[in-house]
Amino acid sequence: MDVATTKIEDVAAAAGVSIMSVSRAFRGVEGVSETTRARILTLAAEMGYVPSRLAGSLAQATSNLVCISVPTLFDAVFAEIIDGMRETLSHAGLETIIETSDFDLAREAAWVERMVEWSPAALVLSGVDHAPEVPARLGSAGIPVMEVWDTSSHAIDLCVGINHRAAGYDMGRHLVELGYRSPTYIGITAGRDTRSEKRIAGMRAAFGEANLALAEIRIDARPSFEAGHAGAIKALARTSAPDVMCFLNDHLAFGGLTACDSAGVAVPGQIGIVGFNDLNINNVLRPRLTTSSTPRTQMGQTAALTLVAAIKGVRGDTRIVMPVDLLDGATTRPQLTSPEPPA
Amino acid sequence: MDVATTKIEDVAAAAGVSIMSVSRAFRGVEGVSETTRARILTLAAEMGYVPSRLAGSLAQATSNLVCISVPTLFDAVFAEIIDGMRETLSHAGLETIIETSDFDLAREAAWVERMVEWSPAALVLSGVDHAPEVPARLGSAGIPVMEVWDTSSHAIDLCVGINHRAAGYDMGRHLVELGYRSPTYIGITAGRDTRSEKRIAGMRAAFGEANLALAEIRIDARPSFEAGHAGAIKALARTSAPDVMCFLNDHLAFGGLTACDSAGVAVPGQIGIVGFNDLNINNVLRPRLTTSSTPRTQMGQTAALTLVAAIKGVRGDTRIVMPVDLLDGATTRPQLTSPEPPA
DNA sequence: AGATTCAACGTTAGCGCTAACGTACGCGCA
DNA sequence: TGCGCGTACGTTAGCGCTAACGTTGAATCT
Repeated sequence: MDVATTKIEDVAAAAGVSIMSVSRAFRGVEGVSETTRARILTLAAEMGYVPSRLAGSLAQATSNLVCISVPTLFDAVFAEIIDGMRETLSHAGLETIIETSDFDLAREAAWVERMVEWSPAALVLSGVDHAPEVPARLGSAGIPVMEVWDTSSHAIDLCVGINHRAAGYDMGRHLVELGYRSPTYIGITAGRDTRSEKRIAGMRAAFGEANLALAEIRIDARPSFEAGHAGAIKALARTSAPDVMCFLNDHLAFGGLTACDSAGVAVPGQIGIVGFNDLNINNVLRPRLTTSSTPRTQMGQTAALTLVAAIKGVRGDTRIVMPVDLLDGATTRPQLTSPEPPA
Repeated sequence: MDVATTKIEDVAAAAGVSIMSVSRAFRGVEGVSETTRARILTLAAEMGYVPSRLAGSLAQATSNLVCISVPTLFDAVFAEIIDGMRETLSHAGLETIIETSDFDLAREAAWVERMVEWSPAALVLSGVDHAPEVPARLGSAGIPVMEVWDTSSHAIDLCVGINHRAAGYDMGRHLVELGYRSPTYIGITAGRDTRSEKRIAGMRAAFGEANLALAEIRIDARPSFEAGHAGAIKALARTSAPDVMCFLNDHLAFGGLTACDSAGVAVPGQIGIVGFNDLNINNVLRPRLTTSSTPRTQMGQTAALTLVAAIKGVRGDTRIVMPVDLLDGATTRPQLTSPEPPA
């Protein structure tokens, strides 16, 4: 048992140098010759010396911790964003503390409050909508803050995301053009996922321009296959069934697809199905879902790159908006060669 | 801008008490009257005082950090295990550092090396197979270590998981009893996911007892829908096509299901399909997959509970094995009422 | 030869907090 | 009255490291 842990002083004594030389050797900074550095490192390894990040960070008044808050790990979107950030952050020698807020802004705010106690190198938040105390606390803290997955002109600091409202609007327009006239949105209880609400608002605007109303079905659950399945069953049971169902994302859409299968409702013959994100499952689905492709991994990479630069004091674009591609799959009716004449 | 951060000393001066009283007030320990505590806390909030975890942890020689390593966040299993741990850990005032090793033991080992520099409250590793330096380093470190998702009698310290070999064996027996005679396993490149290799070993043993061989198809990719799809296409193309395909998990199995659909191969009429884990997608699939249900969330909860107890110095069972339930779905042929006579 | 420079170190004074121990004071009790 | 005891504090000495500055000696310049 390594009961008494070796400290920098012990290594210094053993190597016959000062503790500063050991410190410099370990941090890879200038001020030690390559030969002494090598000797120190070898000796330290033999002695089982483990430098204390706690002491080091305290002395430097900053840590190499990057604190990331996402609503959930179950949504592949956030797993992919985190994965996209991973390599860049790790290359920069940063460690990641991850929190899942379960779409609860109060929980996120409390977490932010706890995280600043760690003097983190940076904070990453999902989306741009937060409890009011969050921007207040972070605006004055002097640590870089990155908001991912959504965009806003009022971002706290840095921001890399997509325009959810525009994505919703574009899909709405597309569906109108395809001739759909009674759309239903199927998602989770309103107010939880603010990004999906923005997409709905965009869709509603697009349908509104064609004098069409967007019905809604909300399931009180986390975004999941099951929620989509349950929502679709409800939608199909309505007296005036929709001609197209727009789901919160591809997983809910797939749940809807299986519900239609079971109910014997043909897709896209009798009803259209639309997802969001172009998640991996869409690569094996036949028919492929009509959906919107979002660059999650790239978003993570860009966010990490921007953040690492900011940590080093280099500040470029503070707000990056990434493109969303509409994917016209086979779960909506085919485009007419000549557009349908307006009613 | 809060340029000069307020420190404990400033709060003490403002409240007219010693810094120890402020320290005690913040940590909720004995030694301050309720009235002074309240006064200190109010004052500190007004002054925007943020205690430094770095200094606190250094002084206490231990932090409230729990470091968790999982292979990937894309596999719902690990997201669920982490989620299962979350509440208990957070209740105990612990923060979680999360690493994804991408099934790379060297990467895991390097991460462990970095984590011990933080004097963490505990470490959580996935599985029981690690690079040799990991148990060496951790065995002498005196910090609780929890291994989840697999079990072993040689666990480093604490361990909560399932018996993968037994799960594979049971499924193999079941398939033999169902009358399958030419099984093929479809997974990712060998040596990456050691748990799935154990399940294969179990299956092979079961088939071996019936003098049957288990063919294998490995896809060089992460576990995914696509990998299962690609694997199934390969399997169906073989001159002697299998009568049952056993997939690494339900997601690969679903990819296989869609491949069969596209190829016009009836499931379970012409071929059987078997998954693992009983993931959420199985709740919306018709037919439901034949699979093995594993208690991921419960595993996470139990692991967290055991770990928190260990951090507090309370040590009970150090090795907990959880049950796996075989779910006979509709992607394998129905059980004969009277068992088939042996060939 | 003497001044200058620079790489390669060493010394000092904290970083902001807490463990351990000390002090003061009020209260009950014989 | 004096002793013991418990509560509510305060003082001191670090925790293990690094920033900032100081020192040394050899190489370079004039």
